[in-house]
Amino acid sequence: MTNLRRRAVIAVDLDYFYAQCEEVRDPSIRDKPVVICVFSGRTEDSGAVSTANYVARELGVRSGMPIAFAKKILKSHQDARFLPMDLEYYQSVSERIMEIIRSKGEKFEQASIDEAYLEIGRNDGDDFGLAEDIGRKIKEEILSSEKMMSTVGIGQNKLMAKMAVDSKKPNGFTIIPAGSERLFLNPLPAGKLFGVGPKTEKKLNSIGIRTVGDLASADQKLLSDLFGKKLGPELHEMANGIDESLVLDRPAEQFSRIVTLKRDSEGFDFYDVLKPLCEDLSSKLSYASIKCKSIGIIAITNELKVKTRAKTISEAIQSSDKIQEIASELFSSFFGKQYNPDEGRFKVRRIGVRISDFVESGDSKANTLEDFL
DNA sequence: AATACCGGCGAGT
DNA sequence: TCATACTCGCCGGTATT
Repeated sequence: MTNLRRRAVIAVDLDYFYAQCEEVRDPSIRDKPVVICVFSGRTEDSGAVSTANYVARELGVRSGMPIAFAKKILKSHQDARFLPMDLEYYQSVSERIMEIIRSKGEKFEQASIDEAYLEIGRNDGDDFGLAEDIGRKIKEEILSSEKMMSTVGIGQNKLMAKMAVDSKKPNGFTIIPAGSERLFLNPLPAGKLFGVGPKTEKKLNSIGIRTVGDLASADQKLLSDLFGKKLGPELHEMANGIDESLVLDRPAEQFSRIVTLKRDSEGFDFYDVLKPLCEDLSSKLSYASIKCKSIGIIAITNELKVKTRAKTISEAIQSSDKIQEIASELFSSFFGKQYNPDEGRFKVRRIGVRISDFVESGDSKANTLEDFL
């Protein structure tokens, strides 16, 4: 019954990643406001801000903000740069940096394009000494080989490592010593706890919980009643710095592609719009040597409500044409039914395709045999 | 009764 | 202000076995 796992977890976060990639590519923009934009193509400036460097953030630019608003804020800054998101480039930078991190330990997990965890074994009494050395090495190597600033956080689990990262960025290096979790967490507003977003925070506030400390000592039955049998207990554990989740690098379980339409539509010829989305998804499948058994569509209405429909098939597929055929069917019945009294009538602003339920495919002998039988 | 699937929602980058 | 493009996880409801 040695349930006491002594571990040190290092979290690495690449600072303002997309914008920093652009700074590395063109160092002359380093001290200018840099805003990474996803242009939707509806009008000149329609779309949203993906991320921005700290020069722009200090002037008030935030991710998720409409591009037009960011431009208004930076009106008096003629040197500001509004650059279109170049995900392929960021992806290639990310892959090289992830290799640096992965090579420094045995248990590695990539959490997003710019975040990763590394687990380091720890002896009793050893206060993250080894983890600290490795964390510093990672930071140095990312800086020397990619000229990129990063933030490192260390704690006894993924949650605490993440909270350490969030406590000081950019260019941070924070350790939360084992045993001092509550001290660190208690004074924070509940919404700062990883996983507690605006909705959950509002609900917590409504029952008098404002800080993580309040949450840590809240009535557990009340939490379960309000948040369910999973999130309720989990909130209480997290507030106490407890997180047993493993550092584990798993393959993706779904892919999706989505675009904004030129104008809101009630029904349209979706063939042309769907085609490139399905082609992208198909090539991702092919690259990973997998097929999918579930195909879904996503529609975002003019009121920004998300609607989804999905279909599971018995025969796994990979080709763009087959994905597109099923997605088209789903859209047809979706538009066919959108006038029923339940749903009401709405227009669609963005549409997308999603695939999941992956199975191995391709060159294994087992597959050849299965095909034969 | 257990499991699978579906669609909505919340959170994060 | 006028609101992107992803990924993951949970919830409750319903269908399947």
